[in-house]
Amino acid sequence: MDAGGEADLCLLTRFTNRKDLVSSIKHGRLKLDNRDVRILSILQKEGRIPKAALAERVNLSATPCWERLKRLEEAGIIERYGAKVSMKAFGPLTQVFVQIELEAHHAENFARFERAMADIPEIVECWAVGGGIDYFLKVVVRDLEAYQDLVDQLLAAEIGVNRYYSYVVTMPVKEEPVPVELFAATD
Amino acid sequence: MDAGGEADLCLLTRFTNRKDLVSSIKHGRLKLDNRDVRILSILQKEGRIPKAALAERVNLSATPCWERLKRLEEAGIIERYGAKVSMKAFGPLTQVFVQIELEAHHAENFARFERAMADIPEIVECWAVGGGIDYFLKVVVRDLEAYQDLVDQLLAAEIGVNRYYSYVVTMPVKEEPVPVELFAATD
DNA sequence: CCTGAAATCTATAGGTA
DNA sequence: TACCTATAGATTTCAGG
Repeated sequence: MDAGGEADLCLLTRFTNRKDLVSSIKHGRLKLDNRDVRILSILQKEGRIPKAALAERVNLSATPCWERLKRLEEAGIIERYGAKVSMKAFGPLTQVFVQIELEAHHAENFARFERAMADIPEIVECWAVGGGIDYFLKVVVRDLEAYQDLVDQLLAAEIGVNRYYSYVVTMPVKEEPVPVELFAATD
Repeated sequence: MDAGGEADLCLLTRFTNRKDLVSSIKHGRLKLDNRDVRILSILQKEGRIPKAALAERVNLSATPCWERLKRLEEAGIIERYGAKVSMKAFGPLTQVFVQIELEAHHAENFARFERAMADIPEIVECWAVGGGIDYFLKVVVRDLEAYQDLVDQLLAAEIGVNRYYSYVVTMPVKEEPVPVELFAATD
């Protein structure tokens, strides 16, 4: 992909302060050009690349690239940087996807369940979903015995779980960042 | 957590070369002490923290911390660094979890399906699972119309999909890195 | 595991189109 | 507004103790 063109991507507009920027994003009004998208794409996979090298890759000198990066960070488009730690580092671990059905569907039921999720470190992801199921969880545990213990705890905790369905991960097939190029183009 | 103690965590042993390190991890023989775990934990959430600041946080001076970090990187315990890009950056996007059942369960069926997954950028995650379902997918699309198009494509592609179940994400509740402290302790 | 200094990287000032 | 070059200051890396 050519990093130079601005094509059918809208230009990033200037704002007087951070609050304007943030609210613009929330309302989907902030637009990124090709270079911004390429910067994001590179940083998704190489989060610690030196800024000079990043600039070179998008055909810019350090300063304008640095300014763009700063804007992306301050606008919250880059939420954070993080190291991806291999799960093999700690010996074999088990991942389980869990579907959860709640007993009742009042606001307080959802709130109670979601509060409980926050406190359990083994539950690394929790998503509210539609489609006959209330929540999807991703759980990381040492082994299936530990998983069963966790489930027992969940059921005993009286947080309104009616039914749960477990799907143990037998193999990771694919795990990629969101393809920013795909969603930035042609607004 | 105190970063100084070595408690019931095993010490990281020295290896003469990279291959030994890597194979040790694969066989789960490489052990990390409290400081290593703390380094990992910090970097998961602050991937671009200056190395001097990291050293200070684990009560070390720059050099030994830097050596540990290098070991962790070379051993593949830190797989990569990455920027987390906000999905709001591109206007509203839709996430969908998809369960897939294949038509047949021969090695070639799995291989064909998995090959197809690699080529579709909207499919950001794919996991083989047990529990009556063959695969879990996480899909990111512009909207539900785009999702339907993607599904139609998948079904038309003759990659052996027998049945699929869709669960549209209505709200992200929790999304955390794997809690390394939990799995490193007490071997 | 420490100190310290060379090499590299970052952030900013000042200037061009 | 968007970009450039140049540079002081910060950080990273590594030799030697």
